[in-house]
Amino acid sequence: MSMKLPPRPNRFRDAWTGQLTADRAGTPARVAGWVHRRRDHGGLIFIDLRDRSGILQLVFHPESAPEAHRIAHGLRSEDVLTAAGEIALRDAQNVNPNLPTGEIELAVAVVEVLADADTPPFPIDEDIDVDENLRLRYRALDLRRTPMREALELRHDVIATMREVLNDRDFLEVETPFLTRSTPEGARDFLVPARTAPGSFYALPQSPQLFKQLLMIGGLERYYQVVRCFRDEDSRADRLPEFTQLDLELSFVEEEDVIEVMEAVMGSVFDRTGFDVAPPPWPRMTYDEAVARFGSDRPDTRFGLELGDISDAVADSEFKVFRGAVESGGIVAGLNAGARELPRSELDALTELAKQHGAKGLVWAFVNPDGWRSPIAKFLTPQEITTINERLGAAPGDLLLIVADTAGTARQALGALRLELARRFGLIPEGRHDILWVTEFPAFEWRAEEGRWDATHHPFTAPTGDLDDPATAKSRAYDLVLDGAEIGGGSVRINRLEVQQRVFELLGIDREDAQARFGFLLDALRYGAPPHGGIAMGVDRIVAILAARESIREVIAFPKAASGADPLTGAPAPVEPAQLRELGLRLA
RNA sequence: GGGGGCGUAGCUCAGUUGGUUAGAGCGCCGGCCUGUCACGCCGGAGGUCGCGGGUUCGAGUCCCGUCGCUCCCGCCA
Repeated sequence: MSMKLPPRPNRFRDAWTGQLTADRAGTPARVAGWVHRRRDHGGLIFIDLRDRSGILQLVFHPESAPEAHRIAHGLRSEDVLTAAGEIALRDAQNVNPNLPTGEIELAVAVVEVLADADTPPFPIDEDIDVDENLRLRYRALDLRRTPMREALELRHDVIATMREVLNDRDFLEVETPFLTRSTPEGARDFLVPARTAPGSFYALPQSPQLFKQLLMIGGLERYYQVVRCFRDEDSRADRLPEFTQLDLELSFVEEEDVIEVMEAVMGSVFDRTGFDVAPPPWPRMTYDEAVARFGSDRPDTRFGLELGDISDAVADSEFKVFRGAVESGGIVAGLNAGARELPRSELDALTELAKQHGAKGLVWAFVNPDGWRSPIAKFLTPQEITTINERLGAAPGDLLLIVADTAGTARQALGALRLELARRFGLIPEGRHDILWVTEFPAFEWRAEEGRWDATHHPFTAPTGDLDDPATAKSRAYDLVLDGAEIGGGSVRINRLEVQQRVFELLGIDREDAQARFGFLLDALRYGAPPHGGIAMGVDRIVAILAARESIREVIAFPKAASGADPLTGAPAPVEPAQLRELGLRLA
C-alpha cells in the first residue's frame, strides 16, 4: 500500500522508507524504522530499513561518517532507529531491480538507536509457516511480516469500499449494542454476568438481526454496520467464535433490491482489489439444484464431477443396499470421478471420508468396456450397469463413486468426496473464481431426533408457500457463494405480527416464550413495520478468499487460536471467587 | 463429544529394520571482508527428541497412557 502523504517532519523522520525515489537524489532525508537486515562488509555496512511503506537501503561509509559506521556495526535485526543523510543515486551496476527504492540509497551521516531488540523468536523477513501459537504469542512481531501487513491492508480496502458504496446509496451506519439479549441465530451465546442484576447475564449478539429490524420499523430506511458478532461454537479454518460482518437492511424492498445493492457493493470490492471474477449480475441457483448437482448448498462450480441420481435404475436391484435405500425413501446417487487409477488404500480413504459425513459406506466401480471392476459388480445386472454408466456419463477407465442413503446424507457425502477429489487432483483451474446466488431455501427443516421443526435461516425470515405443510415451504432467503464458500446470506423479513406469531407457533415457541425473548421486536411489529430485508456478509471470509489464505485467522490482526489456548487472544481470564460472589455467581 | 495428522536446536525440518557421540538449512555469537541487497568466507555455541510409563542388552524410532497443536465430523451458515 502506498502512503498518501509524507509523514509530518519531526526529529524521527520526514519521509517513508518505501517512497523515496530517484527524483530525490542529492537531497537530504531522514527516515525511521526497524532494521530489516544488516550486511556488514567490514568497511561498508548496508542496513535495510523497514517501515510500513517498504524498505530503503542505508549505507554507512567508514571514512565520511565514522561514528554512524561504528553504531551500524552494532545494529541487530529489529533494532529501531532514525537515520539522516543524503539520498544518493546508485551506480547502474548497484541498482536493485527488486526494490521500489532500488535506484537509490541513503548515505547516512547521523544515526540514533531508538530501541534495541532481542533476537526475534522466529524470522520476520521470510514467508515461512511458523507455528501459529508462537506467532500469536509474539503477535507484534508477526504483524511486521509482509503477508500479515498486506492482508490487513487488503481488509482495510475491502471495508472502506463497502462503506463508500453504501454511503453513496444513502445508507446510515448505525451501531448496535454488544451487551444485550440472546439473538436467534441458533448458536450458543457468549454470556457476560450482569453486576446490576446478580444471577442474570448479558448475551453477546450472534448478529444485530433484531436491532436492524427495529431500525427499519423506526423508519431509518437504509442501515449498515461493520460489526463484530459472537457465536460460542467450535472453530474451523473458515469460522471463529468472534467474527466481522457487513450487516445491512433496507425498507420497502424485496429480494431483487437487496441483491442489487450487494452486487454493487461486492462488485466494487472485487473491482477495487483486482479480484478476477465476473461482474454482476451474478447467476442464481436454487437450493434444490445446488444440492442435487453439487451435494452442497454452497456449491463450488469451478469444476465438474457433478452428482447424478441413479435411484430409479436400481430401485428393484438385487443389491439390497441400493434397493433398501430407495424403498425407505432415500436415494442412490453417484459421481463420475473421471479416468483415475486409485489403489485400494486410497479408495478406503475415500470410503472413510464418506463415512465421516454420515454415509454407511461407499461403492466404487472402475468402468471396463464389458462391465465393472467393483466389489458389487456381481450383484448388478448388465442392464443396471449400463443405465448407471449412461446416467453418470461413464466411459471405460472412469472411476464411479456411489452412495446409497437418505437424500441428505448421500448428497452430503458425495459433495465432500467431490471436493476431496478436486483437491487431490488439482481440478480447480488456477485463477478461476465463481460467484453465484443460492435461492429458494427450504424454510424449515425437521429435526427428527428432537421431533420439531427448526428455521433454516432464522425465525424472522419470510416464508412462502403453505405453512400448514412446512416441508414444502420455502424461505425468501438468498446466500452469496464465492468459490464454494458462503460469504453472505440474507432474506426478506416477516413484517406482520400475525405471520411472525404463526412461525413461532410452528417452531414450538409459545407466545409467552416469544414475548420474553423477542418482545421488543414483537411489540414494534404492532406499530406498522415496512416490508424489509437485508443481508449479512462475512468480511473475514471475503478477505481470506481475496488474499488467497487458507485460514481466516490470516486476515485478522488478533484472532483466536483454533484451540483458544493463546494467552492474549484466546484464553479467558480467571476470576476471583470473591468477585463471583459479588456477582451472585457460583463456581461451576 | 468423536475421528485423522503432528510434536526432534531459537525457526523450518531430516533422522533407514531399534544400534556407538542425534543431523541439515536458516538464525544466533566471534573473526575477516568497501558495493552488498537471502552478501560472502572461517570458527563457535546451542538438544530432558512434548511429558510419564513399558518392552528391550539397547528406544528419537516399538507399545500404553497423557498433554499440547492442527484439520475434519458433530455443532455452527
